[in-house]
This record gives sequence, C-alpha cells and structure tokens, in this order.
Amino acid sequence: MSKTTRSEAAPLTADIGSETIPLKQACVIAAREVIAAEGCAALSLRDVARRLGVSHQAPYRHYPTRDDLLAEVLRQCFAEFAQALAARTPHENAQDELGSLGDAYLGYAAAHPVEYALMFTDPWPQAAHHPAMAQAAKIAFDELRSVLTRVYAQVPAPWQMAWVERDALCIWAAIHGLASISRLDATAALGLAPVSQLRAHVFGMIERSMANESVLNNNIPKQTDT
Amino acid sequence: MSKTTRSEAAPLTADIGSETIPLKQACVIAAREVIAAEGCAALSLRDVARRLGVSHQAPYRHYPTRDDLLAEVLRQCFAEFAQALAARTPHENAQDELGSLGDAYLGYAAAHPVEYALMFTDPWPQAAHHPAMAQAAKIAFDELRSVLTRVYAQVPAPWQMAWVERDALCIWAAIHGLASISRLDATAALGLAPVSQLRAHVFGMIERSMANESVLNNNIPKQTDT
DNA sequence: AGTACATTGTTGACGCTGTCAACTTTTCCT
DNA sequence: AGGAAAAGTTGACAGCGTCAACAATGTACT
Repeated sequence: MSKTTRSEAAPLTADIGSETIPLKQACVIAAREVIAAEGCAALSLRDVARRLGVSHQAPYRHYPTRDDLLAEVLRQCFAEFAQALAARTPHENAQDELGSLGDAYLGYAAAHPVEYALMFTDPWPQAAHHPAMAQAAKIAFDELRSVLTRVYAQVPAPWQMAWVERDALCIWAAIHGLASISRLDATAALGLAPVSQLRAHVFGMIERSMANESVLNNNIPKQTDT
Repeated sequence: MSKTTRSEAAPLTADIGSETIPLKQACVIAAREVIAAEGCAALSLRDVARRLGVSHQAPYRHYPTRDDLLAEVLRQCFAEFAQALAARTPHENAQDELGSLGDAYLGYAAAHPVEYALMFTDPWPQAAHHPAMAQAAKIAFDELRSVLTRVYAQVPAPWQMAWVERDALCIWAAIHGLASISRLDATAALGLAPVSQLRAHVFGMIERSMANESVLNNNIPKQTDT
C-alpha cells in the first residue's frame, strides 16, 4: 500500500541519489544519466520514470513530449558550455585569446563528449519551438563573437562587424567540423591521422588565414590610431 | 490461400513500382524511400516489409539488423557521392579545380540533403563492422586527396604527402562544418547570416590559408623546377 | 531418382516505446 | 470551507526490434 497508492502525503518529489527534489528537476538529472550511459537515441521518458520510481506518465506532466525534456537538457548543456568558454585563460593579445578560446572549445568537447555530441551532432528538437534552448546556444556563440571583436578592434566599424560575423562562422565551422569528424570514427575509415594530430592543422589554417587578412588590413581600411 | 501460403512458386521477389526485383535490392530502395520521406530515425524494417507486401520478418533474412540495411544504404550513398565529386568540372589550374570540387561537394549536399545528412550527421553504424561502407566512404574522400596532390605537385615528396593529408582534413572540416551548421537550422537561432552568404566566407578562408602557405613555399622546401 | 540440407518466408509471441483516456489525489486560490 | 487546477496513477492501444518454431523452396550429393 505504501507504493501502489501514494496516499502517504506524497510530496510531489522524487528521490535521486540521496536528495529529494522536485520531480521536474529530477527528470532532467535522470535524463542526463540515461543519455550519458546509453546515448541520446536511447532516451525514453519511461526509462526516466522507472529510475525515479514514479509512474510511466508522471514525466509527461512536466514535459509533454520527449523533445521538450530534451530541449531542457540541451539548454542546460549550452549554459555549461558557455560557462566553460567564458572561463578560458585570458590574454593581453586578442589573437592569443582566440587560441585559448579554441582550446577551451576543444577541451570541453574532449572532456564532455556526450554533451558535445548532444549539442552539435545529435538532431536538435526544432529550435523555433524551444526559444530558451536557442537563446542559451546563442549566448555560447557570442563568446566567439566577443573575442573576434577584440581581434578586430582596430578595424573601422563598417568592416569590423562584417569580419567578426564572417570569421565567427568560419572558425566555428572549422573547429566543429574537426570535432564532428573525430566523433564519427571516420578518421580510421578514411585513412586519416588520429584526431590528436589534427588539432594543430586546423588551428594553423585559421591562423594562416587571419594572418593573410591582416596583410590586407594595410590595403583596405585606414586604422583609427597607431 | 494465394496469400497466406506462398505455395504459388513464390519468386523470392517483391514488387516495387512496376518492377519485380529480388527482395534484397527492393529492401534498399524501400529503405531510401522511407528515409527520404521521414528521416533516418524513422527507418524501420517493419515499415520496409509493409511497403513491399511481405511479412515483418522477411527483410531480416537479408539484413540481420537494422544497421546492416542502413550500412548498405550508406554504401550506395557514398558511391553516388563519390561519383558526383568525380563529375566536377575540370580545370587546368589545380587551385581552380579545388574550387570546383568544393562546389561539387556543396552542390551535392544542397541537391541531396537527405543523403548528405545520412552520411555525415546521422550516426553511422559502426564502421568497423561494415567494411564495404567504410571503403565507399574512403573512395569519396580520395577525390579530395587527388586534387590536393595536384595542387602541391611542385612540392618535394617529404612535404607533399603531409600537406595533402593536412589540408584534406582542414578543408573537409571547414566545408562539412558549414554544411553541418546549415542543417542544424542553427544560423537563425545564433543570429548568423543565411547559409547562402556563408559559402564564400569559408572558401575565402581556405584560399587565404593556402595562399599564405604558398608564400612559405619559398622559405621551406627547394622547388624541383620553377 | 531420391534424400538431406541450407535458404527464404511466414506466423506468433515477448518486452520495449510513445500516446490517449479515465480516474484519484494533492495543492492552491477565493 | 469549497471548488478548480495541477500532479500522478492506472489501463489500454499500436508500432517497434527480437526470438523461436514452422512451412516451402531450391540445390547438392549419393
């Protein structure tokens, strides 16, 4: 009787570990455990319910759809990711700081492969339907914009914003592409070197590209000071 | 009796469209129809069986696992992808040919978004378990290697291969990253420009990077002929 | 010819999933 | 205090992959 009917002043909470917290939060924690253990595709609300010792329908009260729970997990992951990027080691030289941002990015991807794959390679729930998730993702991306704005601090306004947007995309594409490749296990199948050796290559491409751009700086815009 | 028991000299075939072909091939065609219509995640062997008018177990005779059928579909997609890359417009100048390879890559991704996502963003079946699929993928990737070998034709042997491998990875990472971003619908969420405008940026980064490298050519290896 | 056998397909069952509907209990607001 | 809304339970349904048992076919061997 203590389990089949929850007549014992059941507190709308669930036990997870040793804590007792609201079911809504407990669902997210359990979902991340499932994803970490068996991957995103294996996430099921029934499994979450079973782990929390509640009925198979209870989680649906808080997350009407599997995607709604997934979007909340993603929102948290993006927030943690943004925090990790913001915690990069600062540098006087903006170009060096760009490097440390890249390190922070790859460091996070390496340290949290499950979360990274969840954010960037597993299919998203429709972003338009989950604005909180999209917002959290944008905040993370703005870290890159912010560093690039420093890099191009000397560039006059009309060019600066365009260059920042352009390089933000390029750098993200290159680094995410690298992370993506490493995840696919494609390096072995395609006869590529192991990913550990590839990081320097991609960083080198970015640096050469921007170095070449800085040569053009002398041609196109007149610097404001110096 | 004509349907419940297949005593009527059953031809081990299945009807698809107006053709009558072996079930094994018919499964692949039906699978691609399912994937095109509802995405990779929606692929189920029961659905395939239903479309072909056979029992829910028949496809399992030919593909013991969902992943085995998926790997065969992927193998075909990689072969078609390699063919599309090989059909690029040729150029005298190797650098220009690299550009046309990039166009062919992005052209295929745009013309066949379902197949591209299947090959490069949906999770692969374990490559080690499906060597035919991995081999087909490698053949496609070798198109990129081949063009880069032309680009660096003048570079002495010790450097040439290393540069080819390095740039093959970098270029793939950059272009695949771009394609990946466009697929995620992330551009809107992150406040980026639409993908149509981003292609030139990534190509520009690659070109600037390689142009800068060619400057170094004068410093590092002695050319075999001018 | 005749027989053993592997291949190909069918049928039925099991547990898993998400989803819908009807119901009870708890909470909260007036 | 009372009543509505929220939270949770229970039961049913269809679709999925998987396993096991069985029938029909073609082939190879003696």
